[in-house]
Amino acid sequence: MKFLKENLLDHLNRPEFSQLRSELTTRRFPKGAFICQPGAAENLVFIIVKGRIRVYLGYDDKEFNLGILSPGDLYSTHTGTFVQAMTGIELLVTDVASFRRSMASHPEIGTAMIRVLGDILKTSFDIIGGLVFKDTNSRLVSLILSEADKHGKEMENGSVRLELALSVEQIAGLVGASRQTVSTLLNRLIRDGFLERSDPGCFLIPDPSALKTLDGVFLS
Amino acid sequence: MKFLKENLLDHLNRPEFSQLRSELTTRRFPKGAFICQPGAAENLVFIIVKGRIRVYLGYDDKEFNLGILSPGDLYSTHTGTFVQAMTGIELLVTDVASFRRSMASHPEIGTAMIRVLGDILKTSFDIIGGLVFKDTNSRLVSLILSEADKHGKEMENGSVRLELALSVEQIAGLVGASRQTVSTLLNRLIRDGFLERSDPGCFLIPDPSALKTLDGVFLS
DNA sequence: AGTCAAGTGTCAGATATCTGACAGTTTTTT
DNA sequence: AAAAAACTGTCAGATATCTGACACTTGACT
Repeated sequence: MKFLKENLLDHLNRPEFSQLRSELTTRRFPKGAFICQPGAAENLVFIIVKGRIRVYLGYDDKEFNLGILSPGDLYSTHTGTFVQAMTGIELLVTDVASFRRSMASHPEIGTAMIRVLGDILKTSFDIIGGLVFKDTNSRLVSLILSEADKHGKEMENGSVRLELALSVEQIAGLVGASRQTVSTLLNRLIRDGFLERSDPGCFLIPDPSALKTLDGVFLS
Repeated sequence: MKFLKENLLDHLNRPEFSQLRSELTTRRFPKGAFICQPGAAENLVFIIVKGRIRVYLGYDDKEFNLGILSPGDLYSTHTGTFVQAMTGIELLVTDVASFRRSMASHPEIGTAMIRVLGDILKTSFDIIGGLVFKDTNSRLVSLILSEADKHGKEMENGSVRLELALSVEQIAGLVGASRQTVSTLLNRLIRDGFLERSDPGCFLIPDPSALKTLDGVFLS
């Protein structure tokens, strides 16, 4: 899931954020690198400029993905989560102290930050609701639908093409289930005609509204 | 779980918050009343002055409690959650617009709000971690330990007395399991000597450290 | 005293999901 | 081109938890 609805990078280019912009420094990480881990000493706020980042909880050797961050998303290092680069990435980074200073002179920054946190919070409530109320199949369908909504390309015949670029194992991490279960469910969806796999890592949804009927609706 | 570490009511009495204080109005609700529900029109921020409030997600006829708010806690109505008075309550209420106005003149308010949101977010990540990585028994033990930590009274012999004032059904709602399962697990804990039930709704933990060994540790 | 509602403990059967295993495929490395 | 690694599909057995049922206790109301 994407944590954020609006694109922060656009906002940053507005004149009122010039001071904050001057406090940001660019950092790059190679694929697989950890931007931060639980208990990290640094206390930073960052905005993704390029690449994709995975945010997840870890426990023993198990993992649960909270979401995938894309360019324009904002996040912070002291949330007790693992944050890992899925591709080579580029960030705009500032420490929390400077961030707070910018906030003092520009309250809009605080407002924006509150909105971002509120969004993330809502998303995490949705995740909790999904885990408690829905079974694995519904969660999987929900994930596919919400990703299709954001990154999917609609074809002329009404079907939607979705380049997830995630392995079955990563999808399993996102819905909180085992690789085997997700593999089985995914193939059942394909057998029943709700899904097609064009290239590996890329799905075709012939009829999104049909798929939607399989998804237990959560909170209205 | 309590959403907040520090007591906001104390902060409000400091002089720099006088303007915000003047914007707050007191509201009372009787036991069982809904302060808000998903999709509510009003967009309010409120601080609990008296009583206890339950925050939960609902789906069909199932419920999952996200937490119990106590005096000093802050919350907002547009989070997509049900917010219900568990006792007669008293709130300090303001609408989001005035709240934002106060923030413009007093950035500390924004900082406080961000801290609160961050706390709630961390809590909800903990909830997610618990749901994904732990079984019902560990979640139950976690709940008892964290409540004992906050509201428990330590006796002279080292045992801790905890007045939960929650029915088994409500506890089940907090850990995301059925009433029957929780009842069984609770009695197993009692049979094994980790817990005693003095009065109804009130537990005695003879040896908290022993109980702690049953709890899968999450994220350090 | 009697009825009622709410809370509780426990059982038995159904079920979703996990684990471990293994074979087949694709991709990457050497 | 060969070898290694990563990914995938599927099976079979184990297991945690849910659902529905029923009986028991307690306190409240009439």
